[in-house]
Amino acid sequence: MATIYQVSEAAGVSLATVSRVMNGNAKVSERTRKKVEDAMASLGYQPNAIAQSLASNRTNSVGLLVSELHGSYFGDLMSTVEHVLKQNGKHVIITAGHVDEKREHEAIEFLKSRRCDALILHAEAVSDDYLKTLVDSKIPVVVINRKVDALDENCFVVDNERGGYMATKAAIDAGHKKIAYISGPLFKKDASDRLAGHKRALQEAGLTFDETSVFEGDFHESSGQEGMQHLQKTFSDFTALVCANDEMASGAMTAAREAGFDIPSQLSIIGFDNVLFSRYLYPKLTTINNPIHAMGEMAAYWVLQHVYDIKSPIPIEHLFEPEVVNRDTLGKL
Amino acid sequence: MATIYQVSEAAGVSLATVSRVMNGNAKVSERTRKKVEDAMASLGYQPNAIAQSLASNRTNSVGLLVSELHGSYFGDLMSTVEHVLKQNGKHVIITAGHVDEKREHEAIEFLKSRRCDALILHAEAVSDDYLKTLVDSKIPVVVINRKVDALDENCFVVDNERGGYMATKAAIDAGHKKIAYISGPLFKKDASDRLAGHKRALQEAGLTFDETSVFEGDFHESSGQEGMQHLQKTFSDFTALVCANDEMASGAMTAAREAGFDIPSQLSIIGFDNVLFSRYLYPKLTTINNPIHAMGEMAAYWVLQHVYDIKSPIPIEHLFEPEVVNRDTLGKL
DNA sequence: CTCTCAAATGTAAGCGCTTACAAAATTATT
DNA sequence: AATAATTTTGTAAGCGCTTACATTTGAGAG
Repeated sequence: MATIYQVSEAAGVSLATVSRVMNGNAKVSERTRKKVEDAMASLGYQPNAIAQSLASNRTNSVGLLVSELHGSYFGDLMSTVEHVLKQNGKHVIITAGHVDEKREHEAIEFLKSRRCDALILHAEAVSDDYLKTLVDSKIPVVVINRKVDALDENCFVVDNERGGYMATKAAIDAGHKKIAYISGPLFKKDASDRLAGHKRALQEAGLTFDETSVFEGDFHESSGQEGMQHLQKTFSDFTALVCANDEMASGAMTAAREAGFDIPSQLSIIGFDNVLFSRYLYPKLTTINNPIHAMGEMAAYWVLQHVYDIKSPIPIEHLFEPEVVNRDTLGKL
Repeated sequence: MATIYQVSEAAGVSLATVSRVMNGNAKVSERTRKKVEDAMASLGYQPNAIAQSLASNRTNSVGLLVSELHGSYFGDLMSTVEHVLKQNGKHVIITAGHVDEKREHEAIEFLKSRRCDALILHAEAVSDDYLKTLVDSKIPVVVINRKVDALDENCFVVDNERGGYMATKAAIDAGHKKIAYISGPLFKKDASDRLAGHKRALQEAGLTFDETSVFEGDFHESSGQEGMQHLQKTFSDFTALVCANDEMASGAMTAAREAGFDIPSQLSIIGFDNVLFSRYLYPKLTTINNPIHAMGEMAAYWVLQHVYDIKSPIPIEHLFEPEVVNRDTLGKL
């Protein structure tokens, strides 16, 4: 593999000059630029990004931490972030934290050790304090889908409370009075916020909240099934079921069907997130759009602007609004 | 950020010694190891991976090229590869090629410029010749889901022809005689192989193949819908529909339902790939398992063995068998 | 107590690049 | 034509690490 030295020799110029034409920042005369470019082409020269990074203290790469490498939600996030950054000549290094404190921590340390210019984190398990330390250290950090006190400038979040409210409100507006709820793990902020929204909607409509109407799942499909089965026993006769995410809604739909309910005529179901497969479901799932795409985009723009001095084409905002996506699983009563 | 130099000073030893304890290969006395480790801990030292790579000519990272960062299929592949490699202390750098020759090429060059120790490629658009050149160059390369002549040792593929055969055979065994087919883009080897298998199954059963029974889609959901609509006109009255992937099968199901067909009593549908969401569909999709998980795992083990001298726990194989996954969309006639 | 020899540690030369600074070449000014 | 101002190019010192080789240390043998 050719090095810059060989190029400089072939072109009859110094190392510095070759470096200059590569980076295009300093001025080089047309004639020498041509010589150098020819030499590069004939040698098939490819700069060593590692050496560049070491010398320039700039890697042109942004670290992205997601919880999993699979799943619609993260697929969307990864795609979006990569798209925006790549358009601007930056690269993304992706790692997975698997919602485990130790592994998230390791993943972040890995990204730091690779000297990423910035970090975009969908960190769920790591502590607020750790994130604060991170932000206080040199490296620019952005947090997605998690609000950390005193880090508002670095967080991009959807209004989960509002989303939960909207989901339940939609059911109420459709005439439902007895509404069950399958929640995510309540130690997670987004899960508890969504539930809070649900309660607010009930209260506002003068409906009393019943503890037995809630099942705490784990955001996975199977806990949606479980939840549905459990709620039938403890809460029974509800006509609508709000789920804190689409996976659990899908599980609940399966369980409901097995229990003989027609959806939506006998049971309405509302999901949350609007992941890709929610419209593959039958009936197509009515859900709350979680603007993960917009958040990922915004996070990427933030990084471009703050780290690379590339002006964001849209104003940077930190709070995103959820939205009801009306499809076929919410029926009027 | 502390450097090795500061550690060596704090510990009162030379750079080389610090490096030795970091890498653990050369012998260091217990006493000095302790001193160095203490110094590292108190400084919060974190080795600079970039500098290590430059000096050692080893990055401990493997490049992974996928077509997209979203979607079940690639999610599965990324997760698997990362899992195996991370267990062995190696890291994965993921890029997307978007099934576009130029972008795939750029993505691969990026991985090379980052000096990955090896490349795992799900390359669809780039030419065979380019892949051969790549393999002939220094960098170890493995290709997933694509068979390149003379590169058998580097390819990990599923027997697509056989899979196509199995799908159609399953329909035939269930009594179907008039079978439609929605294909992927035929310039893609996997798509044409699957179609070839379909034809073989028909022939073997003494069924004649009719050109109008095939619709060439693009592997996306919408072309499944289109295909279904198109085939109703050109081929009509078929009782089974084989689709070259699950996305198109899902689209076809939607279109079929809109056209008033009950699945599977009036129309049987078979997919291909067995992606995660295929079991969320209603009815749950009968499909052909594409062992992407196994292939990704194998590719990762190949790299571990050939590049890092870590013995693979399972024998390296290159050809993977598809398998029928019986669920609810194939009905007996 | 000296001598060997192996084990532990140190020295210094890179890895391939960037970049401040110096030097040379070119252009403008008088 | 001589000098100044400006542009272009070269020189060399790092960036933070690894590693071949040289040196020191210490233990066991005589």
